[in-house]
Amino acid sequence: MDKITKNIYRNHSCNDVTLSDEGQTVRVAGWVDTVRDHGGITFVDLRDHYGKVQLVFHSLPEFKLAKETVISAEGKVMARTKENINPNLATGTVEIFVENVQLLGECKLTPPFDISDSMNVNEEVRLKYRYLDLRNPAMQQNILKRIAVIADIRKYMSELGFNEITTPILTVSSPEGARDYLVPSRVNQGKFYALPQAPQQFKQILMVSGFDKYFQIAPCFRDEDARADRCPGEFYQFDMEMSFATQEDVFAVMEDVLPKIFEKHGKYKVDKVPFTRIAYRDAMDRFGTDKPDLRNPLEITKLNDVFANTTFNAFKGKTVHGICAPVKDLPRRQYDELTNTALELGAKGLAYVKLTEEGLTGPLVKFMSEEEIKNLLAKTNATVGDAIFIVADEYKVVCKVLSTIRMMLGEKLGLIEKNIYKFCWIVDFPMFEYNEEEGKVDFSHNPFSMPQGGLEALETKDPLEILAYQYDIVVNGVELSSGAVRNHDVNIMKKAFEIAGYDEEVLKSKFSALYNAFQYGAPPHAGIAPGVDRMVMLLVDSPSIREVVAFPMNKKAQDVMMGAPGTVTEQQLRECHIKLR
RNA sequence: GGCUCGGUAGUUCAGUUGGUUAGAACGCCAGCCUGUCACGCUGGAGGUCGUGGGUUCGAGCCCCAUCCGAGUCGCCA
Repeated sequence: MDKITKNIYRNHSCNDVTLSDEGQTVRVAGWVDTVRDHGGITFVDLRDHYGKVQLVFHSLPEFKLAKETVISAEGKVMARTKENINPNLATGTVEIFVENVQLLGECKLTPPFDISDSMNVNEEVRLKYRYLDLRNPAMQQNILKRIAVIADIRKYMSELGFNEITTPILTVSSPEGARDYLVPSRVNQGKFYALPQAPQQFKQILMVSGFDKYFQIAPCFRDEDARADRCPGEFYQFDMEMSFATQEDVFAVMEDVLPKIFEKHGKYKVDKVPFTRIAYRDAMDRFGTDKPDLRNPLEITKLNDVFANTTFNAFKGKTVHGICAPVKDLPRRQYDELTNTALELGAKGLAYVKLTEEGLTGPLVKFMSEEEIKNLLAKTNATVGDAIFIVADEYKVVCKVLSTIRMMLGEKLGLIEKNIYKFCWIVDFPMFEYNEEEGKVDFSHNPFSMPQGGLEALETKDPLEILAYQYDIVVNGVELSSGAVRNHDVNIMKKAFEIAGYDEEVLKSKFSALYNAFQYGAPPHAGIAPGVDRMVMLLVDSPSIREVVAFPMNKKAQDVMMGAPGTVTEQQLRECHIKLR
């Protein structure tokens, strides 16, 4: 029973007309979905948020029954004869013989596309007419899925004792991360608010205040370029933080809540709990990426040892990694496609050899000694029908290229396991990395993470060897979130900033709120913030994040329906002290 | 900003080696039809082939420039 208000417009939803209503007079309201005019009799499928029901008109109303017209219809519920039952309609056993019909909302213009076909239409048109696109029941299901997921996150987190606290939308620009969205201040001339990229500092300050367990379905704003799985402008995070907590405590919460959400709302099973853990460096070695899709069984093999004394110039002095895959009789053009991709991603080439009944074949073989061939086959466990794809370059390039080649091979060869969510934690991220451009050591992720080994590690170890309590959670190759045990100790912070070449003044000025707060007794705390939109995207198996967001912006961060961003009046500019050039 | 793909009717698309008046399906309009459910049948309207230039006797197709969209790299607590 759908919970609608019974009033002058309707007393039943379109989905809630059943055989038990037979003979009753009911009133329904909604959009004309389809019209089938047979002359003396006309059938109309009426659609509302809940479903569809067939109306039968023996005489047409005085207004035109055009598609997408909004009407209220009153009539007697009739059981359909056996041969007239529509098994494709939930209400297919009944129909309403219309006695009274009222025009509620004329559809004056012809919609630019069929509502039921909207998801196949050019996205530019869909976004401009988003109100029509969202009439599509499939789109409404996506949005409802999102609502249900968020409701359950709130439910499960509340059950675990987490409190949802909202944090400011107008805040201050932060030096780390993406570009900020800025909002000029009228009262404070020349000053700007920034929309938060994440409630990071606020949630940490809540821990300092003693709230112990915080979460929020938090809007985040970042002025960065879009991707299929990344909305430009704004998105939502399931943000959480907990005090007196270790990495293990955060993992335990996520391994409780996320499987429940994915099992209940997703299409597939969750692989296993606890989630697989992979150290960052291992992930890069084995998958070429820190967001590996574990549904793909292929792995990268390090081949430096094999080619240590190679005579092949392209391999000399380079990082050499390869992927062994059961290619069988993969067509030649597929190899070309892989090679082109490798070149596009910056590789000098994609070498490959194939193991046939006659032995190893391919252009590379003539550069290889008997021993190298033996070692290569042993290292990769190659069997007849396998090919080994090899990239030699700088480590970073090798990883980037082979991670893509790995996924392409997995898809081309049909190796990707279907119908499963494979989660993993990527752990032990390095605290620092060498910044080639600036020629110095810098933070590799963010300066808020606690270095493993604490102050002692910072004081005694090679900075590039220090790991952080920093982790990512990844599912099916999609990075849901980063998280960390935070650095709550000002002394360790100072040292970490010093190593990255910043003195205490930088720390004080850029992160003054945290810096000050931590002077007054801060608890150890840790957290994470999985992306809500990405989760829902995975749950409904959509290739685009825009299918699960009601009003997404386009690639250029424009809302073509509302016309945002738009111009403002001279007076508005004057009031916030802005002069346009 | 780079690279890749795309832009032809309201929508989704086809369009051969450059060659007569640019097609189809759906949608739309008009008419017919009392059991359809993607109703059916008959007829009709609808195009600056993204834009600008060039080559050519002739351009949707070839060349140059440019705009727009998507994907991706860069970017991305």
